[in-house]
Amino acid sequence: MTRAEAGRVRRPAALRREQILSVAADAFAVAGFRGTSLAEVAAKVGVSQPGLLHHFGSKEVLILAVLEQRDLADEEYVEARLEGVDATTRDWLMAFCRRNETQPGLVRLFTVQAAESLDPAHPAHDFFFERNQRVRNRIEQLVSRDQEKGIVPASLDQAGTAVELVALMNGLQLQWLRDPSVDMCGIFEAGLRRLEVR
Amino acid sequence: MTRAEAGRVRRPAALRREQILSVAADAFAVAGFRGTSLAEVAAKVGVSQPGLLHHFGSKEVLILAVLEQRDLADEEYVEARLEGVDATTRDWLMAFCRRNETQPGLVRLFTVQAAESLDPAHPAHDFFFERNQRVRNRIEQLVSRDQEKGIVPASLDQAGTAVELVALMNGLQLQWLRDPSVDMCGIFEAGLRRLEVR
DNA sequence: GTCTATAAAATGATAGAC
DNA sequence: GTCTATCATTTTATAGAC
Repeated sequence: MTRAEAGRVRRPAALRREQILSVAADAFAVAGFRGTSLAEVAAKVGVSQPGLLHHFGSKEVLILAVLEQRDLADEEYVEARLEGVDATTRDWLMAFCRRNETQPGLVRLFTVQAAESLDPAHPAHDFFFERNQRVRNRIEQLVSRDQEKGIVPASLDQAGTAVELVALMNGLQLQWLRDPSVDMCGIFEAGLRRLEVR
Repeated sequence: MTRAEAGRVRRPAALRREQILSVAADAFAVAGFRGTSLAEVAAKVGVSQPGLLHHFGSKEVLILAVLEQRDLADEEYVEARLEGVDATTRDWLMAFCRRNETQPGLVRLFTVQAAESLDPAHPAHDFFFERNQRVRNRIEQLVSRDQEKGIVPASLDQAGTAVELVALMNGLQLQWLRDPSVDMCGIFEAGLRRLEVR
């Protein structure tokens, strides 16, 4: 690095943090946690590597901040869109799917991190275990409510259905990321129809 | 490393290669390509790191050798088991699923590498793209043959079905690796039944 | 076939000035 | 809030002896 880059623009901490989270999310999505260096993220943000660590104390803190922030923002978006609309299981899941279709970067972040974090030594190992349970529970509740309404067969096993739907969605995301010609939402919707989840 | 480890046992190249492939497969399965160091693999094999590179010229060569060898061995196993048995789509897929249930290490290797290799810079990027197409084509053929036999609805879209089944399988593997209490084969079989793939 | 030695580069993190 | 300087490690790969 040359002298030319010294004395960079000073920004409010909150703004800088947002900026770092954004760049880091893209980097972790492409190269994973281990394949991403702090220096690379710092360079793209336009600060030095110690400058980055001033805002996030360590690489572990950074990845967790990225995942939690992105997860929260996304959930809020979908919940807001369906607020008041007594949404069915299908409404809720398809809203997520369509939203995902517009955000390959986000999908990639979670797909790559979900696999990488299978390692108990990965900083987000517990995060993904809990996240998976949370999502499954949410789907079980939705299915249960739809069964009470009589729009989904009472015979359907809630827990098994939740696992199956999450699996289908995750698997479709992986194939779609590898080959964008895959009709992620179309195939997911067909799967829902076959389950008679409407 | 101390002097005590010098002058290690000399082995036939073929044997040493097998040994390295085995240890490397486990390491890449746990920590991924980028999270695994050659030194770590070498140590577990019981050779020096340059000793390892004598057999596989680089880390890239090693990961590709691991994936190709494991993929081939597994496919051969299932094909051999179903040889002569005019196997249906269901037979073939369930044979793989049950086989996988006994080999979490292998499943993990491919699950982790499949995600990590989404990065075009990953050495196995093309490998996984082609592998996915190969698997999908194989399933399309099986479904097509079952449709001719009349045991699978002619209305079923072959390409879409292949994508859906691969997605379901991959997604179930991910959840099963994270939480072994997930009934991977049971849920997959239920999915097949709903597709009327028998 | 295996080793020691070493190069050459990259990485995460800390200390301290401004 | 940001930087320079620097440390301590780690990592892939090569050279050359046995």
